[in-house]
Amino acid sequence: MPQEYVIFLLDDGVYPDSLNQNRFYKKIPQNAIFEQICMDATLNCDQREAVNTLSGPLLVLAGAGSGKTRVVTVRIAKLIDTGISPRRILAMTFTNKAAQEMQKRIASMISTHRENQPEISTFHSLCVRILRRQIHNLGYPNNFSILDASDQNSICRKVLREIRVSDASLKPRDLLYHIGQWKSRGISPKIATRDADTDREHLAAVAFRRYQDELTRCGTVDFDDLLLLTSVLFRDYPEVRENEADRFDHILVDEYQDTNDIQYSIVKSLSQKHRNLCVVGDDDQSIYGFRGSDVRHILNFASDWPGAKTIRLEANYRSTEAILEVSNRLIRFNANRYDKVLKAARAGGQKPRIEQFGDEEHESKQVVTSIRRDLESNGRQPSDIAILFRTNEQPRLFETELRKFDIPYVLLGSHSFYDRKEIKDLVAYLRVIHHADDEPSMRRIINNPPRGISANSVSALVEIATQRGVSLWQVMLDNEALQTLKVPARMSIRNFIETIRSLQQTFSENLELSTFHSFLSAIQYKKEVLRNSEDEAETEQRWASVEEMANVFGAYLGRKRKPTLESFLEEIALAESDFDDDKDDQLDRNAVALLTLHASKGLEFPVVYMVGLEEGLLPHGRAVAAEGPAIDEERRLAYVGVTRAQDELTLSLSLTRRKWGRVQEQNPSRFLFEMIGQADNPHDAVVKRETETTNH
DNA sequence: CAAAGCCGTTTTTTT
DNA sequence: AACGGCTTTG
Repeated sequence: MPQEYVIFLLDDGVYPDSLNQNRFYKKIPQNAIFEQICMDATLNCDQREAVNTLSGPLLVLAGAGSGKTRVVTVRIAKLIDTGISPRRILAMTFTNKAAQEMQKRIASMISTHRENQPEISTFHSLCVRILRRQIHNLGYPNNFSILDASDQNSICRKVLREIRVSDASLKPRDLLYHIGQWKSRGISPKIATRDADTDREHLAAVAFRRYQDELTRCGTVDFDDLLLLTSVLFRDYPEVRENEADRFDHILVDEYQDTNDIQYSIVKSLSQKHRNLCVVGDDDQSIYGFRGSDVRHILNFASDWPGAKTIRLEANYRSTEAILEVSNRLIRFNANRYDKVLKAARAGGQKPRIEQFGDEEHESKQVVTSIRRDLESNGRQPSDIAILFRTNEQPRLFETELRKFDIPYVLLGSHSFYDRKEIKDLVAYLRVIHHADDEPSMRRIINNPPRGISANSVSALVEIATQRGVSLWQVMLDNEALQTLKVPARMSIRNFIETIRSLQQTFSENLELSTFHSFLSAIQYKKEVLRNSEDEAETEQRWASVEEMANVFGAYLGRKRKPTLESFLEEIALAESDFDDDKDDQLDRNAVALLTLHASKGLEFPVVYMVGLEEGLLPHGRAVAAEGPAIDEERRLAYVGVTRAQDELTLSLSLTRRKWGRVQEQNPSRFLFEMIGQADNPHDAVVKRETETTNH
């Protein structure tokens, strides 16, 4: 067989020194060398086994910092090395970042023909691709648009208003949460209604039905639908399922502890035939329960897949022994888990510090002072340092403080770019241009900039639309329906329809950067920006967002061989394109990272500051109120945080904190006591009793 | 119909 | 403290 693939290693990892010295094994012909380099020299025996177990169901229980990413990528390389065609391999990740990272790493080990790459994608983008081809089976339009969080919220609000639910009994946010939970478990409105225990839940279930009808009416789907509809498609259309399943011989799921029921069923559908399913994850790092992830999937893997092999990676190459000791002690407080104890490959190390401050301002000042010390006298680079926090309100103070001393920083993970008003407006326009039935977007722009279509007129039309079960756009096109409005409003709507139509024309004719600019002038957006700004500085700032949007568009056009408005919007909705390129650049350009604990998963930093270790914040107040498993998840979150640190870890807390303008007393987090061994561990008690009895 | 001003709520985490 | 929705005013 001609060797199409070339393998070489440029991966930083835990190589023995001898290997590190000449680690640019460029384009070494494979086989023997591959064995030698990847198998013997650079992997420990557990890792080697995980890489070598190429067929059948396999569970890799990878502890924090155990070299999971390397195992995954080397395993894929190995599969290809044994002659499996790359395109027959599917690797699923949960974030786009992880997918890109994996792609990059594999590309650094193996060069394959660009038409013949392993498919590495998130669940969401995989499902979008399937749905674009197949969703007509379920009666949705193929050009469905994807709802973002704020659209979801406004639909929830509308639905609740319609069924006259007062805000006090069920808030849009709560409804959204319920819907998310239901959808991630594949529960339909009907079943939700039937199984509702409380009045509140019943109400939510009724609203759920309406919400879903509303989506169908607008020809849109939400994030959860992408997965849910795919699983429905697989269930009801076996030929579709087989078609998709037949595309792959090997499936790999990263971060398996984060799968929800739907993702689980999709994975199962795709791999039940060949059973070559490798899942990798760490039950101790399951932190997405709030969006339906269920640790039980990883805990039950062995019984789900008879004959499955389990491999534990318990050596930790990331953190020092001192840090790991604290981490291990903390996570042992959780009950339902695989009992694994990470062993430090790096002995000794500095003990984690705990620092307590009077208020959150002092906390931020001191942390930044300490960061300055790291930079000035301890020889650290800004990019060596991370500040981790629980909620997104926390970083503000740290930002101001860092800015004060001109320390470069990046605030990671917040989608702030797409939260800006200008961006939202422009995206809404583009969505309407692409798919005028997209009602949430339509409502956003219909009178923005003001063009004489009042809110009253809009709601009158929406009412008709709801009654008829068609979209707002359909009603706007209906002359008869327009008769209910006053003449000026009618005229304005006709003008607006013309504007949209001509824009649709413009965008369908040619898609280039200039299209975007003529679009901006067509809607006179500059004027709108001016109108909304108090002063020149604000205008400038707002217009900068608009220009950035143009850049994103331009970058997209440059990247795609066959650009379409549809795929551009899709990238935005799934945040697929790394619009954070800028941020990554900054990260490369050496900046302190500020990120939530959730966003920190999978990353590592030599120096970590974990801040706000207080009851009510970590564990979060809601979790404290809910008790039980919710607290366990918070503990895992804390565990994820401490295991990010390679060399130095500082845990800090503030004894008071301002919330909604009021100063509140705070207590140190229970996790702190657990970490330093000043809390009783029920699980230790069990172990102790057992040893006592055996002794007697 | 648009702008200004008042009121009440809000924040857990994300694809 | 800050933002969004609603009401009043121009």
